[in-house]
Amino acid sequence: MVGTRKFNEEEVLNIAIDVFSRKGFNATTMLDLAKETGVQRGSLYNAYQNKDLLFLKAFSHYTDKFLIFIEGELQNPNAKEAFSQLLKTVVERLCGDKEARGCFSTRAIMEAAQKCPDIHLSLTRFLDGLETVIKNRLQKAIEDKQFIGDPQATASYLVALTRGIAVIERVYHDKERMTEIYQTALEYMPFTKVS
Amino acid sequence: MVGTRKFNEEEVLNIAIDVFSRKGFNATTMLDLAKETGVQRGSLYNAYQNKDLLFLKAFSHYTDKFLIFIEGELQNPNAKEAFSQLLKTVVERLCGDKEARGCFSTRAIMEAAQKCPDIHLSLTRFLDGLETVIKNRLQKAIEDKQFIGDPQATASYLVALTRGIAVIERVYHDKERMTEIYQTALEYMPFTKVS
DNA sequence: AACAACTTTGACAATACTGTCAATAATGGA
DNA sequence: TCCATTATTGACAGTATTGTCAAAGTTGTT
Repeated sequence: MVGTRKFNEEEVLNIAIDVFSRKGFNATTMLDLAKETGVQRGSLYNAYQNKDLLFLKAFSHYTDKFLIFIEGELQNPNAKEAFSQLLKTVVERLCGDKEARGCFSTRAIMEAAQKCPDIHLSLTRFLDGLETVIKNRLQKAIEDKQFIGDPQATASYLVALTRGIAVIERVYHDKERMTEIYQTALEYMPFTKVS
Repeated sequence: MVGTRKFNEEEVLNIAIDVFSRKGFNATTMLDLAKETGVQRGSLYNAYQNKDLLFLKAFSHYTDKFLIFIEGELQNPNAKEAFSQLLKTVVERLCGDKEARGCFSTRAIMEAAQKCPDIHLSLTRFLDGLETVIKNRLQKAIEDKQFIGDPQATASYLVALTRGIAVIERVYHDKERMTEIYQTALEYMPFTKVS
């Protein structure tokens, strides 16, 4: 490379994710992103062409990390504990110290899924990925005789439920409520009792 | 009244609900609403002051009808069938003939909850109302010995789940997937077997 | 019929946002 | 060191959106 980029792309994308999470896709302007990242608007256009593409870059950056994170959280050999752990950290992430930060992907789905086919595809792929990670863990739980439901159906159900929790967060900002919701769901799921 | 309003408010609000559902709160402009309702932008400003207030009017119009609708759907004396019926019609409404119509309240929550305290309050009240209707039906189910879970926790869980289904709709537009999700949830819920 | 009260209408100003571009600056490689 | 290449910067034009307002229109009431 000859004229090399001055700004740190990793950093810019992380900030973009944060801004999109807080303000939502539509309400976030290129000027917002420029201000918060400290990178001139013109530079952002030069690097990413437009908001849609910048969003796509940020989103794939986010999902790559997120899916790995999810898989890590599900490592506990006890299936019920694994999912409990996962949901607990997800809730904690949603109700982090930063007041107004919501769920990046859920906001994006509600606002940007219709925007263009590329964004729609990214969002679909992400949910598919999430579902697969969950399904695989449920499959393993069945092999371990720790679960007796249908992995595919249950995975797609859990994906929906976590999206729902993200919506609830927007309204109540109440960690306890969100915790109660996922605990209720876990209680109802057909995990088998393990000594 | 002397200078009486020319447009039919009921009709305008219904169209507004439809436009907000399709485009989302932010992407809907006063011009959009003017075009689709056939009412001049100036008249809308005169009647509702601004977009936030117009939205509030439309939203309360929507929720009034929706909560009554929900209560009706839950009339079936068999609790599991009642909830099955409810979720079935909710899914059908989401996947109606109109291609791009999503869930009005869920879109609003993700986009407009932060906008102003009044909107936030309306959204909270709506979810509270929904939860109460569901909780009451579950309470009755317990009295009828058709259900053995906690009504409050289960109601708030079901509110979250339905929001989640609305999010899923945005991505997959797949009625079968949504049906499978709520059926899975119903299977897992502790309804007691009734002869 | 005349009036008061309200609505409708179209025009207007102000602002916000997007996307582009030319000039300038920076930098790795020859 | 010089050059080719890319990034940065600030300005610009174009469009979109909001909100306001005065003029005109409408209608129930007296």
